[in-house]
Amino acid sequence: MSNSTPATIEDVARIAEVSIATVSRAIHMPEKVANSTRLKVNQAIAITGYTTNAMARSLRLGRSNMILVVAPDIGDPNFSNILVGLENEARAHGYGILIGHTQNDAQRGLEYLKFFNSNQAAGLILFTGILPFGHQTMTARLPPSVGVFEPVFNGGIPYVGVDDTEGARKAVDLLLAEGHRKIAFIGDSRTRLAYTRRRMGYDAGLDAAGIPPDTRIVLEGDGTIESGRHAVEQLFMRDTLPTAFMCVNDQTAIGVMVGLGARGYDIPRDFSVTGFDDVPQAVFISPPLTTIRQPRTAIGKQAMALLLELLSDGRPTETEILLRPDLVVRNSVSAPSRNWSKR
Amino acid sequence: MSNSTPATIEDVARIAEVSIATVSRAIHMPEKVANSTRLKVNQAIAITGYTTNAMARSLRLGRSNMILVVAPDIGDPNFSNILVGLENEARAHGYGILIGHTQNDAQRGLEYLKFFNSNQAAGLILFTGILPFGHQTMTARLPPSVGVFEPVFNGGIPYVGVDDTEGARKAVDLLLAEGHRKIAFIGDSRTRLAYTRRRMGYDAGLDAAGIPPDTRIVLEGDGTIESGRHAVEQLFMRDTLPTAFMCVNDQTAIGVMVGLGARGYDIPRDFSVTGFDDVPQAVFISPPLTTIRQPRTAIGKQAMALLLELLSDGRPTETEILLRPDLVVRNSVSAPSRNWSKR
DNA sequence: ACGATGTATGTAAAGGTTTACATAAGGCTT
DNA sequence: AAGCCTTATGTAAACCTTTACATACATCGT
Repeated sequence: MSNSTPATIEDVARIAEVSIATVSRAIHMPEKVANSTRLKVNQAIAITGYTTNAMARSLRLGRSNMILVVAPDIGDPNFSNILVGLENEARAHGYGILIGHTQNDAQRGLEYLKFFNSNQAAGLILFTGILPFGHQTMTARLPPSVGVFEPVFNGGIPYVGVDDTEGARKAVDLLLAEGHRKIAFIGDSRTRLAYTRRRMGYDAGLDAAGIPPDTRIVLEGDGTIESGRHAVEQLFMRDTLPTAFMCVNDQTAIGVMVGLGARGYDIPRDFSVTGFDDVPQAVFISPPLTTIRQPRTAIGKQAMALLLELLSDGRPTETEILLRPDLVVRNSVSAPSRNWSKR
Repeated sequence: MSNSTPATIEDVARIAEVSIATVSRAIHMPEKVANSTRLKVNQAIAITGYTTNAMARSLRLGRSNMILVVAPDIGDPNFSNILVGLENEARAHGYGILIGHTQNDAQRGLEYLKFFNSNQAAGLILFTGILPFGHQTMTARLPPSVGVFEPVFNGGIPYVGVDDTEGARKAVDLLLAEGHRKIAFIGDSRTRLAYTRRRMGYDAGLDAAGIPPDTRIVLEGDGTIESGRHAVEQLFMRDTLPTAFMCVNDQTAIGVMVGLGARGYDIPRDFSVTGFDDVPQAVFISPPLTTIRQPRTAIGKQAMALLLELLSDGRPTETEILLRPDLVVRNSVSAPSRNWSKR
């Protein structure tokens, strides 16, 4: 039963009194084998506890059953929930998942290429908006890949995410509905497509409400807590103050709230704030943050499903799968206060 | 350079004008090969862009360069930071990491065993206090394994974590120093060794302060937010109320704070609360939670280092590596209020 | 100068699969 | 009943390494 060395296909063949080819076929192309023999083989498998050696199989097939997942930072709160979606879907199809993180270091990204050269991984899930490999290799034969959250620059790589423009639009529409007219946009960036799109949603919302754009209250930022805090400082040094802060993501929103809090303001009484992502912390900070939810587990599942499809079909069916972002209303938004709206 | 099919050891051998055996030796046992030939081989490798096929290598060697990391829940906030420690250390030694999550489902844990049968993984990092495999297989030859956070039941498996008893002691000592005498312990459990040890620290602290144990304010719990909230409800139905809640982990503490908040109490004015773990949320909830920090990245690094050692030496050098838990003081603890200390 | 020792390389087997091709047997058509 | 097609199985090569063993040559001690 549980011998010292794992059973091989030959052990199964001997017990089932067939050839190893038949065993292989009974496992992977059951319809090609007679019922009676299939039965014998299955029994022999049960007796020996045989599992096919994935190494030998991958070697022979020239492809493995592993998917590499590369993120800039595994510690990112957005990461883990995606992972469960990815893992569930992968395992359901007999795939395992391998993880790597680049820390935005191109050299480091390059190291992960070896997983493909050596057939250790069959496909790639990318969390970053850029290819983590150097430029020369970029032109080389890339593994089947799918992006998550953001389209991948220079792509040709399909991606699964949320409709960023629509999500941003929901946030700005909420603020408008509350009566805000001076709405800052914090975290503008042309280097991240997702952020660019959120900005587009913001612009569109303002436009639809007939509010002329005011670039004085549109501030750049890289999506960190610090960038949010910094933006608040900058804004207070200018002549125009908004009544609401629409932030490109939750981290930025947290930074804004910290900055505002440090100046003694109350949210949402004095200022309204919205985020984007719905990170796990969003519900715990005070006040709880009104934000746009990324359906993370679903995104992970879809991304993996798309990749697996790519692996079997070769051609991607879709180049972009956009899930619907939901507005989650908590407590960081209210109508503009009289005082501040006067400014 | 970047041909359609990746270079094999034979390509390298042909170009370097040596045999494939020499190429293999030049790579893996450089000292066994003459300087001149080593040079030729290295050049040939550079020309072809050869990387050794990990599948073939693993097949031949009977072991892979992958480490399987199994956690009950990948979404767990404690998980991700550990992962970066694990991954960094693994990659530095040429290992990759594979992840799986069991969702506390034994059947599911069992599925991961196949990674070892088929030599897809060389070692195992376990996040759960129990072996995720069924009992019969438990006796079977297990892969080299290391536990994280908690000792593994029925183990013989070394583990890396924090000194739970000492950490708990620090928490209870802080509460005692603030003047608390009626300190509840929330989340007692005999099924999780880490929790049992935290309880021991609590007992020891009380004992050292000359306070007789009061089991009426020691409540069971499974470490979830809900269990914390539930404990509060139970406590209010009894005749004895504590002035402080020492919780077995941060989730429980959050639950307690929610429960107390729902009843209109203010923390830390009316009650003090401590947690354990220092999850990412702990700093964002209000009031920010005083808790015991797990040095997660360091734990991950150590655990992987220990496992790799195990893989090469065969024998574990240590059966238990305990890192020092630090008290991180935030804002959920103060002296007991006059009102409540009277009770 | 000869055998012994050591060093550098090559030859070939083994690791466990999958699958193209060959073979055998049974059923069908005429 | 002969030939043909289909279905079920077997044989053997290939995937790419690593390494035990064999070989060739140089060096050393006597």
